[in-house]
Amino acid sequence: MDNSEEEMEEDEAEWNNSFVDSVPYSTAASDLSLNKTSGPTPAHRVILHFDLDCFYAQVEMIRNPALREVPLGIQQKYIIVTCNYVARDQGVTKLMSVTDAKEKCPQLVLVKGEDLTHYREMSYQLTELLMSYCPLVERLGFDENFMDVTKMVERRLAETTESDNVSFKGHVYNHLSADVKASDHPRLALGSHVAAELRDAIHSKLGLTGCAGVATNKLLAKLVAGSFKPNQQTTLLPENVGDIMGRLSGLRKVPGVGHQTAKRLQALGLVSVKDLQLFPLNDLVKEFGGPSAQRLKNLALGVDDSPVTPTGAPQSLSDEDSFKKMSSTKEVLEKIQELLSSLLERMHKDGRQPQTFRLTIRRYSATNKWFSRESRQCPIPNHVGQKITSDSGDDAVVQLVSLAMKLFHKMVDRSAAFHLTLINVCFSNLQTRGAAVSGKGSITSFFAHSSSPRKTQIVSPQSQDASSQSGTTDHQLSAHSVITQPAPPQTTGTTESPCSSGAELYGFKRKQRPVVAVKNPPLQKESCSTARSDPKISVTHRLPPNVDPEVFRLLPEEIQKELLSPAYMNFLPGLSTSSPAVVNVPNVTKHKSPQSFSDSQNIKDIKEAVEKLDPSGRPTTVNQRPEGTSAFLGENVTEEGRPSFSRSSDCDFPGNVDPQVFSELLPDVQRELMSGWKQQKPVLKTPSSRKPGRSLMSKDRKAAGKGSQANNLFKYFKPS
DNA sequence: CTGGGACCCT
DNA sequence: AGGGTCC
Repeated sequence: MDNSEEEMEEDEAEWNNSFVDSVPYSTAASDLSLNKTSGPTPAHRVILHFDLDCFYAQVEMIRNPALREVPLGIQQKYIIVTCNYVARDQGVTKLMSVTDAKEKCPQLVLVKGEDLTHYREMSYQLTELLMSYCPLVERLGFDENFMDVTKMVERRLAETTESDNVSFKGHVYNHLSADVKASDHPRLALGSHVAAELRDAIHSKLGLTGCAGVATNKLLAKLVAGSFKPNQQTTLLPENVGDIMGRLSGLRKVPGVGHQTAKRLQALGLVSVKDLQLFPLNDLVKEFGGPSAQRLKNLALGVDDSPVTPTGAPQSLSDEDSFKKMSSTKEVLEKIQELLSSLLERMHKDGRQPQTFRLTIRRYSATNKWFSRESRQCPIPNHVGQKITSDSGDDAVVQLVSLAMKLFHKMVDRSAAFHLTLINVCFSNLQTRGAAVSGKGSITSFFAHSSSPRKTQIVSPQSQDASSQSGTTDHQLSAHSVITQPAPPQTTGTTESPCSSGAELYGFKRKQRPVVAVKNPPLQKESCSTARSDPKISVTHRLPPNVDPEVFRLLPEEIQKELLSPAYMNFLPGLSTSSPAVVNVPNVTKHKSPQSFSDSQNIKDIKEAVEKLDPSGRPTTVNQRPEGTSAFLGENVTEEGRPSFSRSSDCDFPGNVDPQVFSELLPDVQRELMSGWKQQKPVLKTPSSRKPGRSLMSKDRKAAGKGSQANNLFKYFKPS
């Protein structure tokens, strides 16, 4: 239905637009004429693509400089996902199996890379760094960034006098860069300067090396970036577009053409890029439909008018693990709990409140249907969502595990054998706090922590709080003024260094509070009583109302005990009274397993609380009366001497900004927030206002209200 | 013995 | 919900 060709009307502009870049290689002169009122996409853009060298390996080498000297492989499960150049010299390649790699290079040193925390943090630091020069930064994975520096270049161009002798920095594709006259391509030449400066900044501030590509669109910038591999940059001139596309060894090399698409093309007899270039569009349309056909053809031609869309904060957070075999419900439950625990921690730091939860599995199938994943998702009950966001998520994990198991059983028959090879948990539909109920959306996530977000920012006087998404910005960075900033905290890696894992600190900082502090008296009527068919756990009838008995039964015994500990039970109306000392778990033992995630945060908190019991088994006062208790009495004071939240105060502030918290902020921070609120358009997050017309890899991310997105982003930038 | 994420389109 | 793409 929506396929109906003619929707004409408003698409007109976009249609025309998509031709701007399509005019094969229009000369600069003719392009200028389009400038008049023309749309968002300048006739000729200057696009940069940054691609870090063996990213994970670099991060590990920064964390442990000794690794620089040895062949290093980053291992996830049985795969070397990437390796340093020492290892590459010895024949190790990306995505090589550990077995093969060890064979090629017996001395290969392996570092596990399944926990992405450090990579993620460094990745966002990089994006932040780039954004401080120009807000138009789009991430592609953890180690690549596109950047539209057109405005910046135009500005420089205006300042450049004819007599200035601009030359290209780095390589120029298919040329000896000394030979090419920069004056023939002044913008690209200046772009190469910007790229060089940014690579330099990346190196000096983050200690990372990488490649850059300079071209007129994303596709070409990305392709050309790889021309000279480690730590170099290359510019592509329009006259060489045909060359670079034509030289690609196969269609698969075209970004945007994946395995499946390549196969379908091959079925049409197309194997080389040129094949596709020459293939009649009409025939292509028959196979792929209009938009896709045009897109593919354009890609083959090196034409790509897709804008650099600022990425902003992620739209979902997920965590997953794969394994050879999982076939019991108990294992599944434990794995889900493990995944959820760490995911919740991340979600909590993010500050936004997820509205949707999704569970994904991959089943083993002999007929190696490769991997098809199946998933089920559901809305997250509001009270659960709030627990994630507001202080300790505590039993949020319990309820989410319960939710997850329900979803699980929608896919996997309770009474049938199964064989899973992967489980993934995902939070999506992330809403800024306060939006949940009011549907309005606000900035409150900014409160989660921080207060010194800007620290790692570089730059000139009036930095750049990304407040100008319009792309019209540029002001910062008069030429080189920028990089002079007295080098900041972080180590550049030549030292044995601290590896500045502000990250870990970051995570734990706020975790001090006793377990159930905020838990609001669960008033839910749910069937807490529902008959107990399983006598296995005698205490079942005393379970918290929000704990699914069936799930509970499957929990590891010590976790069960923990859940029944006084700290928890005290908050269960009508349940707590009886013998307090109950289960008391004297020696829950420190960690029985050397630190699986499985007992992460909340559970850990419980353990800590339990461990505070003195040997006699008698609860200490600390344990006995978690500060949260006072909330029930209306007291409201925490150990920090700071009033605790009392939701309901929506007065002068957007969403659920707590006036108390607000009042404690530094004055300038307050001012900043206030001004941000004032500017708050109704804009925000229309979950789906997709424009049909756009052709290529359109992302169309809403550049959400000014400060909002930027604020959210801060969390992903190194706490430093 | 093919990782862990995140995105988009249908 | 599933499939595809990128890294």
